[in-house]
Amino acid sequence: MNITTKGHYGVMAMTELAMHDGKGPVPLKTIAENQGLSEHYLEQLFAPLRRAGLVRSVRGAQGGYLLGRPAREISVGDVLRVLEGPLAPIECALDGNPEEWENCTNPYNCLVRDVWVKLYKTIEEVVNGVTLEELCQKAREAQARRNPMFYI
Amino acid sequence: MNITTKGHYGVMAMTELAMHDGKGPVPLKTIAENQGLSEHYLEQLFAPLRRAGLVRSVRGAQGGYLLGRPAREISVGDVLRVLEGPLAPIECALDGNPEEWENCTNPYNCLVRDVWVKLYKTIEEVVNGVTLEELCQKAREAQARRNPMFYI
DNA sequence: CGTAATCCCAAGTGTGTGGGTCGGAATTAT
DNA sequence: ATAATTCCGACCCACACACTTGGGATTACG
Repeated sequence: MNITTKGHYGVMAMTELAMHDGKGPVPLKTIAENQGLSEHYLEQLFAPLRRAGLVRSVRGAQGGYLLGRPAREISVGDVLRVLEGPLAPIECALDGNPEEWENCTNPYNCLVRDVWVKLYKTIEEVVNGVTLEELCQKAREAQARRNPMFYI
Repeated sequence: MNITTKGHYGVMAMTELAMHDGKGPVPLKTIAENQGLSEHYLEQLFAPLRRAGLVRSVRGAQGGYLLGRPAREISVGDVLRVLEGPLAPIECALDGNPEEWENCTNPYNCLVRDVWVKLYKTIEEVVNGVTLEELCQKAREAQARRNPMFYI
């Protein structure tokens, strides 16, 4: 049940973007330096994020990335689904095209499947329930407390 | 966020064991045939399950495996933790020894970590909340309904 | 207009894991 | 003695992860 660095870094980077919302584009170099990540690797993550409309890009010098829509309208789940794919524990727990699984001849499978479906729904609830705006809010609170961790 | 075939097959096999609870040991061959799985692969899964005390083995002819404790006291989470390892989405969301992560200098990481911790707890709640007994119960209901899927 | 900063794109790479297979040794009921 | 089992360790191959490398296209700024 793990998420990979793609989803992890993706959410972190998106949070930093959200922190700069309304202040012009943020280059990946800045994010990479601030968070100790590889700039080139971040590029790979931002390609699908852009295609999904979660970010907008501005090319050329002084360019960078902007949120594609308000921070309150982007959830952690949105980012994860783009970078990690569907969050179902196993494929046959997905909603769509269950035809593929209709000829499933293993009764135990279909019995246990209900557990995965329940798990899937719960995971979705959690990650859809946290927005970038909320993460920003917490970040600012930490800053306000002059938390030394926050050198942002 | 996927579980692998280990956890999946493991829970299915354990459910079949639970269905035969009190009726003597069930050989892996039977489970493998009933569910269309590889007997050798199942062996690999039952080694750790036995070490964890979730099953007991009876060697030799007419041998097989038995539940290590009552079906009501074995949850899906128990099986998953043995076969999949900890169910935390990322390592630093685990409970124990957070010292390793104390020198985490990335503020965004620690912010986002809260989401993973929440996710971790929710996942645990779901999988710990389903016991083999409940799965058996549902299996028997399906049988009672003469569900053709159930040739068990 | 040149240059530097940036995004964009396509490959390559090394390590690990997933999902098994294979062959055989030890144990035991019949 | 034989057959049915568990037990054990090795092997294997394809694919995913977590990047790196090398460049091309675009644009602000001097």
